[in-house]
Amino acid sequence: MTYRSPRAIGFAPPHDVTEGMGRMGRQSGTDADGQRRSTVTDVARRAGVSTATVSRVLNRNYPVAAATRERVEKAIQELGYVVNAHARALAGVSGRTVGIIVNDVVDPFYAYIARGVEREASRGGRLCLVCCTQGDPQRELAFVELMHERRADAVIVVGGSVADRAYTGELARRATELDADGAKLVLCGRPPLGERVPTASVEYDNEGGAFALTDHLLTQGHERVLYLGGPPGLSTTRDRLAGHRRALELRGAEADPALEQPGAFSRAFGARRMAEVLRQDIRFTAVFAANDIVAAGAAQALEEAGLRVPQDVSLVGYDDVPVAQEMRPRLTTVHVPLEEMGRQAVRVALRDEDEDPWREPTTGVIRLGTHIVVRDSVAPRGTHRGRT
Amino acid sequence: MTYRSPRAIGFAPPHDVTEGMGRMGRQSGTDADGQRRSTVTDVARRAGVSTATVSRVLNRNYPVAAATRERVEKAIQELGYVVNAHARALAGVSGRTVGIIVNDVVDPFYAYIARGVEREASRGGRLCLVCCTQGDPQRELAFVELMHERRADAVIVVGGSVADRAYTGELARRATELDADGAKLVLCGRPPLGERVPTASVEYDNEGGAFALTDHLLTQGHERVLYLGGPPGLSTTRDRLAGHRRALELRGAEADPALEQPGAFSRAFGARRMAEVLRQDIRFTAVFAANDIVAAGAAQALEEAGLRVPQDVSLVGYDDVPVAQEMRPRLTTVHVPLEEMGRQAVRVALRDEDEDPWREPTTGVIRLGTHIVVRDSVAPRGTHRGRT
DNA sequence: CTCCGGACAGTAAACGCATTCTATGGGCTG
DNA sequence: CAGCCCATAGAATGCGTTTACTGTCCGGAG
Repeated sequence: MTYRSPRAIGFAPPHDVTEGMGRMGRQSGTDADGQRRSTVTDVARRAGVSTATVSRVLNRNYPVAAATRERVEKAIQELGYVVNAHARALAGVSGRTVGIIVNDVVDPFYAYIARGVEREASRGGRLCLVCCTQGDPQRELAFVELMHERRADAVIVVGGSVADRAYTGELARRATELDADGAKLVLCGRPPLGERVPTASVEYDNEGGAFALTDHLLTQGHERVLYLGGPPGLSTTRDRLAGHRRALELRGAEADPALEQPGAFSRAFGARRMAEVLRQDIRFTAVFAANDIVAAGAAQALEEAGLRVPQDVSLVGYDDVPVAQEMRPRLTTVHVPLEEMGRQAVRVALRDEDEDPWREPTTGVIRLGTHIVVRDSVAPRGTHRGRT
Repeated sequence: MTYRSPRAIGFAPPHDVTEGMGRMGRQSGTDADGQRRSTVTDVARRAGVSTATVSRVLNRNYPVAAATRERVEKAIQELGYVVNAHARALAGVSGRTVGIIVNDVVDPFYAYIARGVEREASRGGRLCLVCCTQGDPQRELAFVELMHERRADAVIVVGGSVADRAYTGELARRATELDADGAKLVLCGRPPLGERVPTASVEYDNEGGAFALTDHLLTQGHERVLYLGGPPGLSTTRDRLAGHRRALELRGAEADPALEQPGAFSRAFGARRMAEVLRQDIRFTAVFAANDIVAAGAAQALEEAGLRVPQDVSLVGYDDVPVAQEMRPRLTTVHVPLEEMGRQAVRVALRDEDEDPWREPTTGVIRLGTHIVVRDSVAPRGTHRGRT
């Protein structure tokens, strides 16, 4: 038999469903009123063994005679004993927790990453702390701190960040403190904090994807493409916009400032701003939405304005979340391996402690590939009448 | 000055961003190599006070002279000290954690509820443990246990459940054990576990909503309505189907077994089964999708079959997640206050311990209202040609 | 001038579990 | 049959905080 094996979650040998033996038999402590939560000591007393032995049957990390084990397990059942993870953590065992901080769990971009994190975490027998910043960097900082207090094995911050000096410094400080405690701050889909700051990170190529997309549009004959959405100042927006511009420049297309309309990552923004732009005197034959959600909003506004996609206007998005496949026409976009990013984030953070402790401590940087996926929302320029 | 005030998360007085004072000065322990994580004792030593005093400035729950406080805070800064939540919890302070268990964070039904839970939790200064069962009751049970081990203040299980006897008993057992430890199991959108089992719960009216929806369809002249989707055996499916049948019966419409096509809650199922049904010889003039996601799938299949909604076939969904408003035509559905359910779930579980401890221990049951929201996906029977 | 109470600060005992040593049999080897 | 080693079980110690209890110092009332 092998000991010391932190198992994945689920399918634990199910407890005997000894139906309604409803908590009668309290006989542990010396307290007079209702039953107190029982401890290892109580279990030990009831089984007639020492606390050490109880601990050992609990953790299966040391041989215990079958007969003894059974007595202990019986006592555990009867007492309804549940180990105290805090005490266990305090005694030196990992808390088996990873934290993830996102803008909003409802947004599919974050939801898929969160799913990846959660799956990989529970595969390693860990639980997952999830927090939502609602876009507020102060909350993000506060959450990182709180997760550090709970001694999370890793804290994963997800999505683009603002380039504020004070904020960045503060986050770097926390990264360093986490590192000093053997934990890791993982940057998931956001730029590094600087050479000296000990972090791990999982990246994907925003600039490159955007370049490919705009290049695709250009190749189809579109010269004036409207860039729509994305919070200005956010690294994600900056990078995608950079790729877009580079493609434009490379093909010698003019860069009209009126064609850049950043704002937000929401469907509502996409619809509203698209409608506004349509009312103005801005010429374009294609729309590059900062992400698929914005694209969905734009598509709606386009449709309501009587414009057909792709016959009248071509449209592309970014991220390849489900809505991209569900739209009609199906959206051409850049596929980002969201769930895989989540998985890798916990892997890169944990591989030091789960594997041989001998290996060099890793400051991992994982870079995941993206690729453009061509669907039905782009048509060659020649076939449509363009937009005034 | 008031002491003892657990504050909401965010906007804590920002630490001085004393930029690059990068962890030089290690002088705490006696260990030779790199700095060790510092403890209250280290801080106390450095500030020249006792650990009790440090604890008091940390928790602001006892008067400390201003000068002393400053020295301590300085020491904390310099050491990069971060309190250990495990030790704190062990010493008797609440772990300030709530757990939520869902099928899948990506599904908007769960995502919105999770968002509500997270928001309400962090409003109370708590962090949120999130787990995904992927539909497996065994994993759910395992997660409840794990959260209990971590001494979560509340464990919220979300969504319909199967009526398996062993599973139910096991869950009841855990609910009882949680209760004995002063925590609460919260049933969110699922039927109670029985009179004797100490749980809190947040419900909404599946049966009633479904009744209203089918009644609406019937009123519009539809007599043969296809019920599509929802895992058979799941309480949610059972209840919605029950409401549907009751309306049918009340209006004297015939209940054709062929018109009931349960299966899953996914878009893919909706599309596939809809397409299959269209190929068969089943007459119907309206479709009642078990939820909005299934409705979206069905809409797609309908469109691909050349059938228009609502001219040829009427369609309704359930839950009122965003896709319902985004579909064209906009989907008539039942609005369920998902996010509010999440908020209420943590409230009902926590109101005992956050408010006056005098009040009667509550076994709360909260019932939230739902209402049908009529949009554009249903038309009176007369206007369309029906379906063979 | 003495005594008392208030404002602070320190001491030490939990909190519940893991783990390191140490002790005790019993089976085996030689 | 003596001496050993292995399999097990117990005793004791430490993990980092909080929190009763105890002081101690000081100013003002009597």
